Amino acid sequence: MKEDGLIRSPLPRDFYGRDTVNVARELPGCMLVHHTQEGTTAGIIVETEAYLQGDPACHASRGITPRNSPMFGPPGFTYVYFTYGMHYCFNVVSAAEGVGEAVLIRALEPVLGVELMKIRRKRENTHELCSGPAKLTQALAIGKEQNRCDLTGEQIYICLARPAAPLVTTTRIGIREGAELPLRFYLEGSKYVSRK
DNA sequence: TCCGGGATCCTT
DNA sequence: AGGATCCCGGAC
Repeated sequence: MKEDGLIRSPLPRDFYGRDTVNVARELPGCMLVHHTQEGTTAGIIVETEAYLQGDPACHASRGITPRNSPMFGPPGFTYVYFTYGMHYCFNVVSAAEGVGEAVLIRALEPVLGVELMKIRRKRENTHELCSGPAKLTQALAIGKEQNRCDLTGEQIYICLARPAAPLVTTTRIGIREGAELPLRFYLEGSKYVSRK
């Protein structure tokens, strides 16, 4: 099966241990996969945002704390945080160890386990399953247990899926300071982004 | 548009 | 110890 072949090879740690903007620009088109007891859910990443050291919107901008410490760890690990009292957001740690940077995954195009996503999201419309950072964590059942996970492992990982495609670059969503920086990227023409 | 919801972190 | 803030989503 074509899709089985695609979900077998996690991106190597070297992919993540590079310039964060490059990582954020190359993740769209890749597939995020999460295996759970309930089943496998996966989707093509269609939207990302880069969070950089020295960037006031970055959780790590004021130094290391218990919450943001995964961002300072080795690249290729997850950083999942809880916000607004009810939502989880999923980030991948990028750049060299000791550099507090990450890429927020903001939207996916559902590919595998779509029926399971519908149950978890309590929504039938495919476009409402993963079109936002907290929607996709709900659809893939990503929570605090998925914080600090190694993305080169077997449970949760990202793999190549589609060839590079045109990207649109915009400012990031929902932030105040650093709002003018062009650090949001999405696949041109995708119907699954959080907003245009 | 508006507000729930709770952890986090800075300020006192 | 208190309160402002938070990379949101869903119901209005």
